[in-house]
Amino acid sequence: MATIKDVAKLAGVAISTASYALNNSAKISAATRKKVEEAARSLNYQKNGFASDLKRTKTKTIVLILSDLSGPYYSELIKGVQEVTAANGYDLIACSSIGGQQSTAVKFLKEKRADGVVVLAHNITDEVILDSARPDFPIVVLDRNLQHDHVIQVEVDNTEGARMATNYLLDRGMKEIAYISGPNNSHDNERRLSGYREALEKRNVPFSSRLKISGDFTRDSGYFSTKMLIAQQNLPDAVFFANDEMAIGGLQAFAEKGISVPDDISVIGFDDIQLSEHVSPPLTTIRQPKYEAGALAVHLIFQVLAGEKVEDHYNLSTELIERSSVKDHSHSR
Amino acid sequence: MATIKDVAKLAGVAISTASYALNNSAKISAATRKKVEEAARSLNYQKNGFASDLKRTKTKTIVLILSDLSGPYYSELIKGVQEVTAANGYDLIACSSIGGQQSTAVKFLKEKRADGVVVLAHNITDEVILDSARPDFPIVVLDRNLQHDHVIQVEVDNTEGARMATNYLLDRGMKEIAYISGPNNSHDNERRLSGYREALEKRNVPFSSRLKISGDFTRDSGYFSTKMLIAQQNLPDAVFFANDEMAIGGLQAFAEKGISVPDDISVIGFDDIQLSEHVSPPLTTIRQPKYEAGALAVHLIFQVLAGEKVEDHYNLSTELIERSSVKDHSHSR
DNA sequence: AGTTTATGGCGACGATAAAAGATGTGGCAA
DNA sequence: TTGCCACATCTTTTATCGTCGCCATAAACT
Repeated sequence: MATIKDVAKLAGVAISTASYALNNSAKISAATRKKVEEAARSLNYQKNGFASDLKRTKTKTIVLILSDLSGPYYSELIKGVQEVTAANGYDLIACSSIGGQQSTAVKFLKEKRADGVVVLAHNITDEVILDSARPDFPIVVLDRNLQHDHVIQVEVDNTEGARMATNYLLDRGMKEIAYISGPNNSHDNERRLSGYREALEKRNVPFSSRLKISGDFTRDSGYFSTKMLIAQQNLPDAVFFANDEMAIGGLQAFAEKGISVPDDISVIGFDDIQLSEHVSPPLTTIRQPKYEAGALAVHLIFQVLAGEKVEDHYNLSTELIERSSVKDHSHSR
Repeated sequence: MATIKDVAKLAGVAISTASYALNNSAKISAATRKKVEEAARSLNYQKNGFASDLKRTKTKTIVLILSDLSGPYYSELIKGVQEVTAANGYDLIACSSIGGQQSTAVKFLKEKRADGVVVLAHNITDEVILDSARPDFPIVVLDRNLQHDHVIQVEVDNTEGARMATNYLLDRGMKEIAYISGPNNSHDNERRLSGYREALEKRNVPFSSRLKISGDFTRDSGYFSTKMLIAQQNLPDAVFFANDEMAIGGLQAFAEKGISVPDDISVIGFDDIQLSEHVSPPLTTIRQPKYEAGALAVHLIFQVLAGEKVEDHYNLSTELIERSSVKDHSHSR
């Protein structure tokens, strides 16, 4: 592979001149620049990015850490991250945190292989993040609660959303509301569950662990959890699925058993993914401002990189999207 | 940020000693190693990955180029890529090709910021790939036809799969078979379309452009294309959707209009995504060996990196998965 | 002669690794 | 027992990796 040295030699100039020419410095004459560019072209020269990064100490890259590259995730959120990153002329790369301490994600974090990081991966430990956080290395976490000088938290108000969903069902006369949860180690799930429980408590509806079934945020798990719920007999009045994917799986399980939603049972989801409005019946759900969360995360990174002060915690609020998967059983109207 | 120099100074040893100690070289005494490790810990030392990569000239990283990080893609395929990469102790990062020549993907390719690349991004031009290919830099393309000494092609036999699907419908007595296509610039789509046309031609069934509707591989586009098809009246006997996502959107559109699949119309998809067997009715489709394709791609990269010779073209075959979305109208049984 | 404009020299950046240097140990002959 | 060398073990010296950018310098203009 040709290096800048070869280019300089072929062009008959000093290395520094070649470097300037190739980096479009103003102080190189047009003639020299052309000579250098031609030499570069004829040698098929490509700069060594690592050498350049090393020298410049900047990478112009933001890393997005996901728990699993192949997994489903919030595409809206990623879009937010992607667009703001691109708008600032930075590169975005994604890496996975599969593999624990040996994962690519941990390496990127610890070795500071980017100028900023957005974390959306519950399987990255808090410790790794705290270890990596430094004044000049902004890290935004979207999936956890973490206090640290150089870690910024952007969070959707899951508790409030879950409370809203539960109250909505309660308001419509539901007595028994099941909760199909996400994975136990998920911070989002934990917050949603507590919103659900708080809402029940406030209305003096007892929480029954029979009505809490563990899923893992996948459609399949929603499907199977719902089958389990059906198998238990005594269907509740409504089911609050910790996310839409699971709710859609649940809808299918109900359909297969000939249980009508919302006539026989009401269903509410969480997230408002694209599909939710197309599903049958259209799913009532809690919308999360996912695009905004992603965009804000990166926006904050650039603020920090520009030396501006930012808050260390942002809370984005949710919104209830009323569609047709919940029936009103209340007598109040 | 502390460098290895600081660590060496604090530990009272030479820089190289510190380097050896931190890299677990056998020639460092236990006592010295401990001293160095302690110094490193107390300084919160993290090595500079770029410097290290520069010196080693290896990155132990494979890059996966996707057309859009936020877009839907073959998660099975990515799983294959991911697992084989990890099994070889390499890192995997994903980047997007949004942004054309300025995209992160192009930068990774041209600057050789990884040891190998897997391309699954129709919006990367052939030219960029050809430009970047070098003997020591294996590039595997999964989404195009490209002849070059250092580019390896792994392809699923789309034409054969589409032919199989079409024949399957023809064999069951279908006379009119609509084709809902993927985007025009997609190589996969193009191959599938030609398989469909070849099969029709062989049986002397005329191809009618009325029966070809353009989608873009998304569920929504399947949904809307199907609505268009329904609006045209004169429903065909069957619809061949260029992928399952669209077929699922189509199923929904049919369901909403009270058109029964497969009684009123038969549906066949392509891909065999996870959801396909859970949908109602379970979708008959062409299974693509996606996991295998991804795994093979990376496997080949490692073969090349190990200096072994590999073919420059691999063709993986498809399989028809018979479920319940196609009815048999043939009188032959 | 003093300023502008182009270009070259050279030392970083941070880490690695080959090769050379510094210890210390044991073996063996006198 | 002593002395000396050979050799193993550990550590330091030194040279890179490829690029960038400060500073110096020389030529060309005012």
